[in-house]
Amino acid sequence: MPKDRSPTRIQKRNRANILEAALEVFSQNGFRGATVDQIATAAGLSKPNLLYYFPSKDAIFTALLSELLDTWLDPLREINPEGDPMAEILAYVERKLQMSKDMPRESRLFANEIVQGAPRMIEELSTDLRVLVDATETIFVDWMDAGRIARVHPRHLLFSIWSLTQHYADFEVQVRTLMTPDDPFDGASEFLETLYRRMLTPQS
Amino acid sequence: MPKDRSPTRIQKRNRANILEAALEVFSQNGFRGATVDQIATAAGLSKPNLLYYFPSKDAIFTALLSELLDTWLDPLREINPEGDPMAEILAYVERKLQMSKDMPRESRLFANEIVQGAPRMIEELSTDLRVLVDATETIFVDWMDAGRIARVHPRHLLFSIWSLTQHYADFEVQVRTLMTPDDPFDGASEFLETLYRRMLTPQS
DNA sequence: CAGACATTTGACCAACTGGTCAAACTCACG
DNA sequence: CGTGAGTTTGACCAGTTGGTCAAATGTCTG
Repeated sequence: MPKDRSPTRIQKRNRANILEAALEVFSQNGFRGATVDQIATAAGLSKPNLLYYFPSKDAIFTALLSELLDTWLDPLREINPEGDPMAEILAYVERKLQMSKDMPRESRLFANEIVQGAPRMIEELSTDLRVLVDATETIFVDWMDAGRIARVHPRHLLFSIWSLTQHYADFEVQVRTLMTPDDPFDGASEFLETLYRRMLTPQS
Repeated sequence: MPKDRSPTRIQKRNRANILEAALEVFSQNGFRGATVDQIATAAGLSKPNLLYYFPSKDAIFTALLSELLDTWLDPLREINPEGDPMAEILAYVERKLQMSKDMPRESRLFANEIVQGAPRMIEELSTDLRVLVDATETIFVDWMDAGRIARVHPRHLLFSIWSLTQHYADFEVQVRTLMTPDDPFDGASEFLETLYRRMLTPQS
């Protein structure tokens, strides 16, 4: 393992290559389905060489997860409590949907992990994510109290956005197989906008 | 492997035990994460004994999938084109939600498989399921043409129901972690009813 | 209860996998 | 250009895993 001084040029390049390769391999095969050799080959390294940069398969996976989690949750942090409620929510939905389109591997990586009980993520889920979700729920409730969006269960509202947007990345094979033409995202944006507009428009 | 005459009492019992054990193990660890030994132990058999009933790990998995797929799609077949549109759709949503609650292992089994590209299911997806989905879409479109529910993209409507209901089973760990109290299904039924009622009530 | 057939098992194997290690090689820098 | 640190590699190892096989045991039927 490299010393923990400032990383050399080679260290930076290889570390980046490894994480990129790991994302590709882990997201396609899950943790147990992925082999260190696969990742090494995908990163253009030999197995022992890879293990010179990360002490174990587990360490690669953990590093990858924690590196991605922040990015993954960014759209949630961008919700502005001062903005127009409907616009803010629709923009959040759009950001999440775009993320599914642009980063399907990241989405599937998390999906894989969570479906199997998230043994390596429970920690973050119940701390970092928890705080973010609580804050978002407060924002939603304030908007509902002010009568600016219709009243629904705020936490299920958030779950529904995650569910509906990530579905297009996580279950892409299924969606694509059943869509004609087979673009999974064709019409998704309009559909979701309609859905949330109708659900959340305050009743007169 | 047993001869293919009419199965004996022991064959019936063991085959059932194996499939039950396989559901438990595969849904928790995915195909590659599950070992034949785990399944055998969970079924109360030795490994060679298990392999006397199924020729390979792959065969167990395939048998399990095809046995479950029919059950899994039953709720879809129960949609009645002659019934009241809103009631039919809400009832379908309720059935699917109940299924997530009662059969989370089955849900996760399929989720696992599809997230990883459904290498062992593409066949069924693009034939059996395809037909069912096309038929359902026709029903939805007829209802929309008759002005009995609001117009939305019918296929995305169906995807949304799958996504929202199965989310509670597939991502149970996440949902549970973020719910207080930690019953993932608490309030889900009411939320989904509200959602689909508001989205699909015809606009005056 | 004898024989035929069904079921179960222990021992075994080859392939794979995560990980180690000492030796060899490469690079940056004085 | 030499030297020490950083990097890479082939050989290797122990544990796991899917699967085989012949022999032993159990079960059913005439």
